[in-house]
Amino acid sequence: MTKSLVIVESPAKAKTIAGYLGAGFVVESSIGHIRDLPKRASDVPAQYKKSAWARLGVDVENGFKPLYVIDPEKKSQVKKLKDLLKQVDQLYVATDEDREGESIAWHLIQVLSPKVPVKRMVFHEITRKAIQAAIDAPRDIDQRLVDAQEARRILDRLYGYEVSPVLWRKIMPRLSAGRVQSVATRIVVERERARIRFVRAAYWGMEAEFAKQKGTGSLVATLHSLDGKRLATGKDFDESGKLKRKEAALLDEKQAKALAADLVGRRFEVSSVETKPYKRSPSPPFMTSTLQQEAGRKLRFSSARTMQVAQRLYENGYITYMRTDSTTLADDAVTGVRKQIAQMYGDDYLPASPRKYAKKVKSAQEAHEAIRPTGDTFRTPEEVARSVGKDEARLYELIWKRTVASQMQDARGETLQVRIVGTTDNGQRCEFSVTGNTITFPGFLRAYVEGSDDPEAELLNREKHLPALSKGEGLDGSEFKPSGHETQPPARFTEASLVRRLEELGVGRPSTYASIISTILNRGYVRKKSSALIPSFKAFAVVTLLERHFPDLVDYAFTARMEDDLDAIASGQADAEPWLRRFYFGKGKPANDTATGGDGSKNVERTSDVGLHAMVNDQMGEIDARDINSIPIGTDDEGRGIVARVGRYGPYLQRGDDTVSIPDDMPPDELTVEKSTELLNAPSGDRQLGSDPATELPVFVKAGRFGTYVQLGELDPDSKEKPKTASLFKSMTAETLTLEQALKLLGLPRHIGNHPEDNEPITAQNGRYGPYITKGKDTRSLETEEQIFTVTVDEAVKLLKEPKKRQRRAAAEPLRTLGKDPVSEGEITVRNGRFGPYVTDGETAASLRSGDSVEEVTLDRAIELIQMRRERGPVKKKKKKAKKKAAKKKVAKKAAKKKAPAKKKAAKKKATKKAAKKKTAKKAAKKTTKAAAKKTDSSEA
DNA sequence: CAGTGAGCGAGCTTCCGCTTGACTT
Repeated sequence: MTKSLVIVESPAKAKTIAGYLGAGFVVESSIGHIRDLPKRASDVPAQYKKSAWARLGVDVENGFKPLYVIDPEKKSQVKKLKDLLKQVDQLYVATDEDREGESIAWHLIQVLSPKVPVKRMVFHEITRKAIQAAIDAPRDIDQRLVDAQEARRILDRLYGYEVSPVLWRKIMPRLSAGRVQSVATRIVVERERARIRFVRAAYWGMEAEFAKQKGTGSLVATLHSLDGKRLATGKDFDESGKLKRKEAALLDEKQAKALAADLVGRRFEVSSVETKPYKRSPSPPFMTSTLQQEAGRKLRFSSARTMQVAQRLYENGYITYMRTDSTTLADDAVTGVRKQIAQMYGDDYLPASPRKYAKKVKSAQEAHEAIRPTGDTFRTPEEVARSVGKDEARLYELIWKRTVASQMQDARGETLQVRIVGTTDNGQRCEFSVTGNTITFPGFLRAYVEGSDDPEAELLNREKHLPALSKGEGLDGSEFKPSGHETQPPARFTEASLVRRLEELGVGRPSTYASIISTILNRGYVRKKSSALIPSFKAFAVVTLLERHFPDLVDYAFTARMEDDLDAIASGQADAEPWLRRFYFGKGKPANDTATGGDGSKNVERTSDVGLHAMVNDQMGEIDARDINSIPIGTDDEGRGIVARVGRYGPYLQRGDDTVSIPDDMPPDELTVEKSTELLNAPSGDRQLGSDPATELPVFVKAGRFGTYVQLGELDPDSKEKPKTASLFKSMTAETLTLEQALKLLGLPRHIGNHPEDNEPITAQNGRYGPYITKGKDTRSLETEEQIFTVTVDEAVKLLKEPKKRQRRAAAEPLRTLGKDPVSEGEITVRNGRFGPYVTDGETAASLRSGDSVEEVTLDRAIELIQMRRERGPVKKKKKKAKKKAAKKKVAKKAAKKKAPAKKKAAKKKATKKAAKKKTAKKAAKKTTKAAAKKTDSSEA
């Protein structure tokens, strides 16, 4: 008897399938992808580390060949699979039938290199029948589909790892950009911009009560039209507060109140009665996106919580797979649920034939079923509730109801619209309107009402019965109540509505919706305020940069176009390599077009002739960091411009030389000119200690960039002179500082006395590196800050005679000594430094990596670290550049204020220079570009 | 977002999509 190994993606799936296959089959899982591009430099094997492309993990110069590494966390699983493979004589690769699943299958075969026959089997539902059918009809790996996945993977890597560093340089470190997250962020930012633009408009309406004159019965109707012109409501206004529908009747408060008064006691009659039948069909069964939306709306679950709860239901066999983009139900399930509907609700509730739901999203890959209760006959929510937690029970109930409802009969009903008319004193015809609703047959609504918790209660709410009325019948009007309304800005996105929007755009996959949300939350691009997603000023800066400099990449249709191209690759109409080449390097010279034409790839790269690589490199210098980080707020009453800026220490407001931090919880759309002015004018919380008796100027304690400092006098915007400032000593605190101490600090530098030999003055002061004394250009450090006040001329003279001390004592004591380095024969020690713990042999130093610890690092590991460091060559000295940077910064700042145009010219000049050099010597030009870019951006950041 | 004079071991951040535990709080 032959024995076969079946590999699926999910352990829970493996368990179920093993039960269906029985003896002769071992079922194990890959637990998702087993290999991927290296995530970071330390994951790159040593032999590739020196390659220019190691940073990307893709050899962009040689056909975009990807470098795959086995995820360290998957190593044990791969070993397990290898061991199992030795015991069988046949392998079935049964990963999902979609792009990623086909790729996992290919990687498995590559890594396991099986010596036994390999078959690819696929199924879309986990039923005994489907599994057996799949075993009986194996196929081969679809290499083109694998290629399409690889192309997708590489494009995402190039996008993410090329564009993110641009953000680090121009905005702040650790930011990220990607095909999916950047679009998600942009969606939220655009909505906030719409809210900022939004201008409220006021409009008035009216309600009134009408009673039958013959018989009993009354109803409340709302004013609908005046002289045949429909009264304006919220949707008749545009976002600037103007009426879109010109022929609308608009009432202001005064007019509405006057009208109400006029209508009292008038004659009213029914002008029309209209009934219309309607029909509503159930929603399709859940897939991941709709499950997250409904669980968000009905249960107030976040996307992540929904998925965690669903995972537990799945693992325990209560529901089918929860990461799916399909709304298809297995035939067995349909049969079962129809039986159940007939039993529970009766045959009337059962359509003649099962409902089929067409796929909604173009990019859907439908490797699985819809999310539904498992089995031919579903366990009832009550039954399941007994054996699972509260969250699981609620989610299961939701899934059960939605699935059952999806196969039930349409709901049918009637609407009844009544119009009532009366005439004012001056002959204005006022028409009121009310709509009643009767459900004649509830159909699926018996089981499930979208967005509602209790279908039975909801059914009652949906019905609105009106008294029987006939046309021409007279009515008594009373209780005329004018009501004022305001248009509302577009609502902020919630997790659920963002997922819905992403899905519409084809952006993201079922397995990633929840993680997209957590990515943009973790990066600080959005935060949650109850369920609303509020973008940060940082997000505004990031989105602005991307829109201006990489517009194609954040185009909402980018992913849709990419999917078209991937389809072309998967169907063999196009090849991945030229497609990637065009995305990354742009279109070649016209001569090449004929040579590379005909591969069918047409979309992603068509949007720009310049490839990503050149865009990033050439534009780095042109991106004006200062400009990108500025979000204009407006101009105040005095004509002063106010901008919000994203700084290294968070967002702040700027108005001329005034700055103030923006509170963390300030939503961008609430930061109006008025609010900004209020913040800028508010007292900063700085304390005034008193006044300087000599100058009569006030003395303040302030918190600044470099800690607490004291300041003499206030900043005078008309004068170029800045007030004198001085940092507090480490021994001082803002709370306990006295005026006397402050004045002493402000008196620095202290003139100690003159040198006895040349009579040159010696002063003592505090600096970047601590306290020191100076005589002309000569300096010496002091040991304590207090010495600034106590050091004598004699002590100073003595110090100046001594050579400058190299203050390396701080790092002198090694934490551990490990042994000799085999290369340099130096003693290897573990030390603590500015950048954290490191090992050194006295010549080469290397930081401990994330997996290392001071206590546990071994001699062998230290030798390895030092060797790796050695191989990368000497560190480039950046000292001079840093100095230049600082000098340039000041110059540029001044220049920027006075003559901004000159700066732009300079930037352009640089760019042209770069381009010229690039043609002649590629590598040399690269360096120049980088240097130029660095200079430009540091001068503007 | 204030302003000052040395020199010291740099290294790393980041993408999207497949999947679970193993950790801690």
